[in-house]
Amino acid sequence: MQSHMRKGPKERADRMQKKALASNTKPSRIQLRNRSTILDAALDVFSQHGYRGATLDQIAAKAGLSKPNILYYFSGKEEIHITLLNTLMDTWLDPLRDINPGGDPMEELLRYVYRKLEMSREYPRESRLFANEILQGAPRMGVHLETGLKPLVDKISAVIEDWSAAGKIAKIDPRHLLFSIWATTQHYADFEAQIDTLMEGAQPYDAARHHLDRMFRCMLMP
Amino acid sequence: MQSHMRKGPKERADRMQKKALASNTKPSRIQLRNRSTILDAALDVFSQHGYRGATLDQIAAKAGLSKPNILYYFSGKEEIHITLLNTLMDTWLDPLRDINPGGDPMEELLRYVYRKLEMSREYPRESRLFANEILQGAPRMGVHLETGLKPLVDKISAVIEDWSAAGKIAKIDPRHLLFSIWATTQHYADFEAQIDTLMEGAQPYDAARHHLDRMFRCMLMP
DNA sequence: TTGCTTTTTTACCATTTGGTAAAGATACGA
DNA sequence: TCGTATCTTTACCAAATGGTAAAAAAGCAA
Repeated sequence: MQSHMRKGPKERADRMQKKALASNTKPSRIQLRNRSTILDAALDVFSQHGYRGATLDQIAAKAGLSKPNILYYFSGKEEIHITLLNTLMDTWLDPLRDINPGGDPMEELLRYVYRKLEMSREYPRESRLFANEILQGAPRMGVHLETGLKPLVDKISAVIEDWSAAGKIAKIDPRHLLFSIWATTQHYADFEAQIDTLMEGAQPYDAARHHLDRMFRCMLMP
Repeated sequence: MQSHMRKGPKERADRMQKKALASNTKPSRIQLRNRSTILDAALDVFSQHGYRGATLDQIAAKAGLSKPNILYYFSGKEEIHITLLNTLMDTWLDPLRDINPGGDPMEELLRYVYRKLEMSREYPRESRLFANEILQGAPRMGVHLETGLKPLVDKISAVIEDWSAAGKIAKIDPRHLLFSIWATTQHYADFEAQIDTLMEGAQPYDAARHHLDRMFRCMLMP
């Protein structure tokens, strides 16, 4: 065995050193365009097959680029996946961040439900990407859960607890409330195949919005 | 190319004809034991990595058998997966089947919620197996959804609608109610990695049961 | 146009993976 | 205990997969 070394801390430095990709210069228009093309194709493939089920060939085909060309822009399959998670995590958590502790509790929480449902409709691929990753034990997302999601959830949980204690909404476990909101809204993206079958193709989102509004309004009523 | 034929309707007949495996004789004790060992190992692997991410080597290792030995009992990776789905689907739908149209509506539905939650705790692998499969578009489950799940859901939906119309529970879209029950209960199995992080390892099921009871009881109250 | 850098392609490679052939080992009824 | 049928192992294969080297092509500033 010499010079191959598939395992181990694949030396990213030497790969990039002669190319301008990782340097401090501004990325060219071509770089910007191709990187985003690749990420979009990768989102398609990863969200459908999960990390291990996705292949670089599929991503390359969907992006309309050759596989080595993909690897010119990203150091490997894993870097593409991690870049996706990093890029999308912020957007994904925006609705949670936007809950206003000073606003009307019922309004804030129902608005959160709406926005989460809307994101399932608008960004089903993102929803499935995260669902796949968490289903499989979140092996490449530990950091995001620990340092991204958890502090935010702790903060919002405290806010909800205060609302609850002040009698502005019903007494409720804030974390399980969040779990229920996530589960019910993301279900429409993650389990779309099942819903399509059971609803015979009828659009579920209008009825879903009505249903979830009733459900959470009812359970939050003080 | 001769005699290999990886694609195409892999002639199962000639593979099995000289072996007693597919015949009408009763399976031996060894067969019974090994098939079930393999299926259990496969459930582990498929539920964690999804169909494409799972490998026969992983399954073989977990089962403590050699790969060719696995292929002595099953004609291929796909047959293992399909056998799993077939075997588990019935158990999975039992709670839904057991809803009694003649029983007390609130009691029947809350009991259904409990049982689904209990199944998430007792059979998280099964939950994740189905979640993986549906997430990826249910490519090997079309039959189950169309001919197994859908008729049952149609039937129970009619029952719930009757209850609703008779004023015994609140007016509600029965299908979206089912979606919410599935989503919230299975969430505790499918997103366990996330829940573990957010709850710092505390057992979520007792609080979950209380939470879901409140939530569905409230929304079903006429 | 020239010369340099960035981008893309062609031709590969090693490993992994699903699967097979056939010999060897084991169980089990007569 | 013997012989047959069942079960398991060893030794492979072809395709797929992640990834690389290096030459060719395309951009682009001067």
